[in-house]
Amino acid sequence: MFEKEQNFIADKITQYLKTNNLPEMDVRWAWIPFNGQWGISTSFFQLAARSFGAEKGNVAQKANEIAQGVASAIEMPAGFSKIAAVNGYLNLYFSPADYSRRVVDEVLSAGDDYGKGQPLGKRVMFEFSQPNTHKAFHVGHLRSAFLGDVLSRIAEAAGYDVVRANYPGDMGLHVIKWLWNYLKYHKGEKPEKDITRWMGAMYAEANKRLEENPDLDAEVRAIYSRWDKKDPEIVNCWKETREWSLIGFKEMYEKLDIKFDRYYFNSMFEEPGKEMVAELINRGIADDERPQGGAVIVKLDEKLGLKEEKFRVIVVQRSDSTALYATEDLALARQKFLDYPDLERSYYVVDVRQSLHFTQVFKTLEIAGFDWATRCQHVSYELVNLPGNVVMASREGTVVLLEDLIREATSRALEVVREKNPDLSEESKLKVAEAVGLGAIKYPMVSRDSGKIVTFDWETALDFNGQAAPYIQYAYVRANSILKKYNAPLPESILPDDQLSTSEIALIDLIARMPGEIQKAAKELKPLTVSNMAYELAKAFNDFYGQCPVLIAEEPVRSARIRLVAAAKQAIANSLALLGITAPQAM
RNA sequence: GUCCCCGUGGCGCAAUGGAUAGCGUGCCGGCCUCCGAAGCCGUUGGUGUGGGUUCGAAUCCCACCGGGGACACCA
Repeated sequence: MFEKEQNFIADKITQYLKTNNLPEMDVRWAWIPFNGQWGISTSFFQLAARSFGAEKGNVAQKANEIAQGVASAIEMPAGFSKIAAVNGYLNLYFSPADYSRRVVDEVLSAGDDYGKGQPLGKRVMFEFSQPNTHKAFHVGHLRSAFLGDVLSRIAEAAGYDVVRANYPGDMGLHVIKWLWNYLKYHKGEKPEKDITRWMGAMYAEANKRLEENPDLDAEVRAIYSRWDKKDPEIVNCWKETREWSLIGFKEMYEKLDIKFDRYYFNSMFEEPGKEMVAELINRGIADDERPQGGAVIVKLDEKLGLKEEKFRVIVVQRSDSTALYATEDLALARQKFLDYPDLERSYYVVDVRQSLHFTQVFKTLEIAGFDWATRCQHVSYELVNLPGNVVMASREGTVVLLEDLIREATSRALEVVREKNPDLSEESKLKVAEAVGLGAIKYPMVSRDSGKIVTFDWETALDFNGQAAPYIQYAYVRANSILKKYNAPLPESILPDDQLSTSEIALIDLIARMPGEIQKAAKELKPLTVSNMAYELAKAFNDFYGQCPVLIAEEPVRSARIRLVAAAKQAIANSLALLGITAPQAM
């Protein structure tokens, strides 16, 4: 917001350094990190250290000398109130009235677009969610879904063209097992409602039967080879039952407000994958050990001439010639770039256990000479576990089903709404409960560093207080409530009193940082940056709310504060939108 | 055995290599005759260990300790 002034001062600094025979420096601005101090700063430590060359010297003292020299040598640009040298830093303090007006005006004129960056003309793809058909959808699957969704929203806001891709696992051993169980024991049955739960239960049943009687494995293998020969009964049954899962998934995505531009199916890549493997064999990249009873493999370390093991060996096709995940991933990666040749980055939002798998796949593609191979990137995240570090596994039955969590969270939220706001219509109460319940589920998944395991427990998941989505939603509702009472068009832009309170300053400061935080989140692929920002905004607003009366304030303070409330409301709404969390008008 | 990730108050988490390490929760105490108490204020308490790099380290490097994960036909 002060680019011109920043560059102006940077030029002045460069000039000063030149006339004083000091080394050049790259002026980088940062926010002054203290509460109640408002402005930007740059430090001179690096410069001071370099100015000594090989000699020793007191860097801190020198840095401060330079800062002081600069501070006294440059004149203050408009919009600032003070320039000072502090402990080796040059601090430029904003003129509060000017600055706050600038920020508030900008937010109000940009509206829903506030915080977004200019279009970059660059396209990226996020592949995420990858649910397995014929299986349950549980809380462990939520992290990829939410992470991918929020990363997509952030990248879009930062100015990228984003392709959201889903890659359902619609074929594999799990599906074959399911089909076996269905054809043998449930032929002709159809799910009435709660489709995903029914599909998951059937899968668990299949596993139980196979565990109790391992002799049945032969029947499962028979189904697999019938599938491979495209036996019409198997193929048709697969098509029909797969559709049931997909219908269930679509319902869930709709509820979670997650959209996809493109569906790639696992099953689409069996044949193309095998063709690519055949080519790899022809070109001497893959070794075909099938004649000796082995599989088709790529000895990555050997091909790269590495002495120590790093990429190891990847199996790209089974010894019985069926496709496995790696086979399909080769073809999928290629397909993405055939569909979108200008893709700058192809992200795979998949859990951390598959890190090696993806480095192997991408390396294989690189060795094969695909120039886009280095544009593929695995975005890994840690698991969602149950207390005691128990992994959620549909086979073990240690899962919390998504539909159960949603039902529980919304009914719990409904209870609270009834208690807090009995005057709302029943319909509004239900809507609020859904917004609050879903927000509460989502927030913890995107407000934690991806590298950290999330432990799911009901108590925490259903706790709506503190650093959680409902807190942010509540701040939004309060802002909205003030504006509703005000009930008139916003006042004209106004230069507020210079005596802004610290809570007003803190709030405006956070709002002003929003565009930078969004860019940072997109660059670092860190949704947590945005969820933190949303929370900080809400906190700052709640603080302001407690300290600064709005409607009963004297003019012109009243008008300035009303505009600030509107700006804060907009900023909170925009940050919630980036998280895919609904901002209710009342709650 | 090799490789990857994590270690910050009792618990759960933040912190572009930068100035005074922030929050939530829990415990205790306070605040609704001013706009919504799903809120606010106050109190308590912390960077696993040992080296190194740097003007400056929770952050980078090395070793160790503790926890989790991946390592040829699962997805």
